[in-house]
Amino acid sequence: MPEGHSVHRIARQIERNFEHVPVAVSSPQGRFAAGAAQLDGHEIVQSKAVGKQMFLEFDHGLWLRVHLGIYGSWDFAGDITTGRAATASTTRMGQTNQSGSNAVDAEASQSSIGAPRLTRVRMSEQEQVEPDAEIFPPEPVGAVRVRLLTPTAVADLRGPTACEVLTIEQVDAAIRKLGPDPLVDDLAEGEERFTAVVRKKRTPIALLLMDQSVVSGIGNVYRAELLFRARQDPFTPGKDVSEEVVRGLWRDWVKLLNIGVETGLMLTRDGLTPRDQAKARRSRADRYWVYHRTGEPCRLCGADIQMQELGGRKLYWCPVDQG
DNA sequence: TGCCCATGGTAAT
DNA sequence: TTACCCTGGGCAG
Repeated sequence: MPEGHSVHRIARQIERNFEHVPVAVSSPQGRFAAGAAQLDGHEIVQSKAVGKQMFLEFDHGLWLRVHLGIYGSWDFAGDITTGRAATASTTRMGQTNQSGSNAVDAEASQSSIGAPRLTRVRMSEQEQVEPDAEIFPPEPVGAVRVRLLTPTAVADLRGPTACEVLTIEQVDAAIRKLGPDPLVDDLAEGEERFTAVVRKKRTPIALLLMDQSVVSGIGNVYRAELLFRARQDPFTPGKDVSEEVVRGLWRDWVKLLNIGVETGLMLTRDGLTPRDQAKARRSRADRYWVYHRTGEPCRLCGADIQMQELGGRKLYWCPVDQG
């Protein structure tokens, strides 16, 4: 459910608060007990995101691979730094939060001296920061697959699709299967790889954008929005999409991913007035061009936004602007 | 309050 | 192809 931007934010959060200190690794839920025992007591030396997957390297050469899937999330609590100011609260980075507020904004508003000593951050698609009076460390809530605990910070992982211990060879193999990620790979090389693969395939461009071996990190929201922004018919086979449009899709993904990592939100409409920009941040209904807007009028031409299931996922598009 | 759906991907069948 | 992961928001009642 989190698309690429949130996984990069989570990796950075772990980098800030969990690297280079011994980490107690446990599995309160029990399902990851054996894996946790392999990592327990070691230091995290590297935290890296590639597409929608996160890889944590421990000091004895083993790695933890996590994929959040459709409803996985990380909860952070304790003395959490969210990249702008050091506070102590609970931060949850994970599920949707309708207010549209994000970790950085919330933090900025409460980071004065004397702020509550516990912060809670939930990281998934969007983020929520709240002051929290709980005793540290807080009791695990729900089915916590993995808990990372240092003397001052805790991270709880719930509901992941994938969570496993890997060797470096296995990590390399996993990353080799993934298409280019603008925040990992050289941008020019990434553009060439993406363009070459797309222009060889008969598969509809809408499916290629969701294929993590073609390009990393794009999910259902970004897919629909990127295609609208390019005014591209989603059903056109990759090989029939003009090279200019294919390169444009990559460059637009680079742009949207950077905005997403910066803001914690999937902001896909630019050129808005400051007032409309604020509205788009606040409510999902105003945020997107076509995603989740079946039957509503296109924001440009007024035509009904269409929806069709493709490859098991819902695809949204404007039949006129993308026709 | 209870039901449905969701920003995926894995693994069993 | 289907079940699973088993959460949280939206919405009907």
